[in-house]
Amino acid sequence: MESVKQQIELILQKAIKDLTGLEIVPKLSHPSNQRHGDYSTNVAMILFKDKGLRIKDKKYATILKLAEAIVEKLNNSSLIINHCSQIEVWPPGFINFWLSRNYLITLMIYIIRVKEEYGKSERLGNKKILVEFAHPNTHKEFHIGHLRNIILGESICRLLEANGANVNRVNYQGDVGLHVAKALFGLLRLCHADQTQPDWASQILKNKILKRVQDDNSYQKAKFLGKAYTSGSKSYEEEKSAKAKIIVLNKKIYSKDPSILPLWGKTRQWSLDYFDSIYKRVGTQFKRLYFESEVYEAGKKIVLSHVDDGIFEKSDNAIIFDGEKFGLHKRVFITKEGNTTYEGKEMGLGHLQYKEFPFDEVLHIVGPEQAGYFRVVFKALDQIDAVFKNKEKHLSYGFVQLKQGKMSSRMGNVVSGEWLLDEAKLRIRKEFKKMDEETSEKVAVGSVKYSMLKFARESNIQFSFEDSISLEGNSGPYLQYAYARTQSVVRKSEILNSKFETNSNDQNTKLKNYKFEPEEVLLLRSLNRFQEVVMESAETFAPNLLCNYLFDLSQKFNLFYQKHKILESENRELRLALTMAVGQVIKNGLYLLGISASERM
RNA sequence: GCCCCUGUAGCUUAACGGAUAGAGCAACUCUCUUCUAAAGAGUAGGUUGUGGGUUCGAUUCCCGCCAGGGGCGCCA
Repeated sequence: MESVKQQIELILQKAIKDLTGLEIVPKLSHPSNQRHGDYSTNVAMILFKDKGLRIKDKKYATILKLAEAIVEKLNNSSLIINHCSQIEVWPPGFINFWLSRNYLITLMIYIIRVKEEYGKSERLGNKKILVEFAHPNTHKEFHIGHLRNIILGESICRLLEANGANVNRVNYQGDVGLHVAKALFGLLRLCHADQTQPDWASQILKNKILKRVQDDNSYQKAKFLGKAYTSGSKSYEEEKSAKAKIIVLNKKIYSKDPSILPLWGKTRQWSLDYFDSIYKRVGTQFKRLYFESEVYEAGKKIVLSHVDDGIFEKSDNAIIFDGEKFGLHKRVFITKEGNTTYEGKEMGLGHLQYKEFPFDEVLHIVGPEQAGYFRVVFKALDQIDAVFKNKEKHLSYGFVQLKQGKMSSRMGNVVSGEWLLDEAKLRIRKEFKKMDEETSEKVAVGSVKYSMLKFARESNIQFSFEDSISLEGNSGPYLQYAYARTQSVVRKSEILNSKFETNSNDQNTKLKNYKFEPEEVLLLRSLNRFQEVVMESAETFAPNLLCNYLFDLSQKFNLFYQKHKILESENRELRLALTMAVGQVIKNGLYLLGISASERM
């Protein structure tokens, strides 16, 4: 179903052309106040000002006169007559449209019939989009910043899919580099191993502390690694000799030195197993896990092969890309130690990704601190191969900041993602003792997800458990609860044997003759907006718009529910149908946020 | 020093250049014999950091200033 908004826009465009001979693409928007109708356009004011109509044509002496002339033209269209019950002109020159009851009821029945299809469109025309997100580094903690990333990434993927894109989810993880060297060095300290022994790494593997961790669950293993990383980082910063040793260790990791390969492999796997359990818990599945360890050699080769043609250059024994030629800045791609940096690795990654998933676009969902880095890296990729031009995109999102102090895994004060999910669940179980295990997990994950998605993507989240993970008001559980209410009504109606049949003509004619309550009309009008919100959220990668919409819809439903009886009412058919349609839209919307809706709570 | 981002009610925040700046927490009043009160109704709370400019119209765009955050060659 094409949205009624687009249809009206087209007719409006044609009407304006007929009337004035001017080509303009008019846009309808939703008035913030319901009083001004379902759609509104400022096109008359734009025509008047930008196109200089007042000078050209004296017929339209004022904006209002022009707007009235446009409305008169619109009233010749049968689509307008069928879909709109009223069009008004409002100072200083808005044209406001009201959708007709007939259209709204038809839409409601359509929603009930097509179920999870409502909201989907083909507007992205099977565009191949690679979405790269999550990127936790092995040997480090999976903190709430990663959690925001993965929650955001998953929702964006679902929104793009709902708009017809062909999406592949991938994850790129740092399993080599200085942070790994720091973690392994920290491990050495935590296990009190003797670093003077050439085979210290294999000694650690037999160490009893490590053996004990080996028997722990994956969360405990990950926590242990996190502790090692923090310890190693401190040594790196505070002890000169430790720093030198870590640098040597790093070089050994890059050269796949057999003396540390087994330890590296084992601890790396600990991290990956742990990450896997989180992906499962939040409902994300990656098509492909990329690792820095598999791209750094290719990256190095690519960089070196483009020194002669001048794309990269030698400087102070390192290989750099001179972004200053493009108004950017210089960056090191290969260090003087011969290690491939993050930048250099990306050259290998880009080519590998394009080979495996020939994409129209790749979205890197990464924090804002890397904006400058990505600009340089993308420019370098462009220079090497024009195929990357305008396809690589950095989708930035804000930090998750602790109210008191900064979160840093280097300093060891991080809130882990797992802890947050568990804590949310604990509180839910405490408050709602009768709730079963499965539902409380859904509600916990939903509350955490919603709390991260309701903010604008780019804004930082000031995190504190009390404020952030709310279970009431504008929260995940509020939406889930509204959905559970709709389903409760539907269940009761089945017991009373008063099912709503979408193909019953009697019923449908009856619906159109009802006298509507204001709360019912507001709900009907709101249902229409869903398809547009899904489009807009995908277009601007902004799940928060969908959150706002769903919260608003749920509020309207709760008000309706409070004020009116559904099943014991003369308007039972309408109200039941409305309840079903609202439930369906909330469910579809929650799915796009990555939140599952429970039938009961 | 240069570059980028942010500043809205006590707190957390929303608002394609639109109409009376909209919510949620927290505070204070009310509403369960009812299809789930995890809800609903109401009261109070704002010079949208600040000073200019563009516009019929600015939280939104432009410039200055103030405050906070991030980045700027061997980390990722």
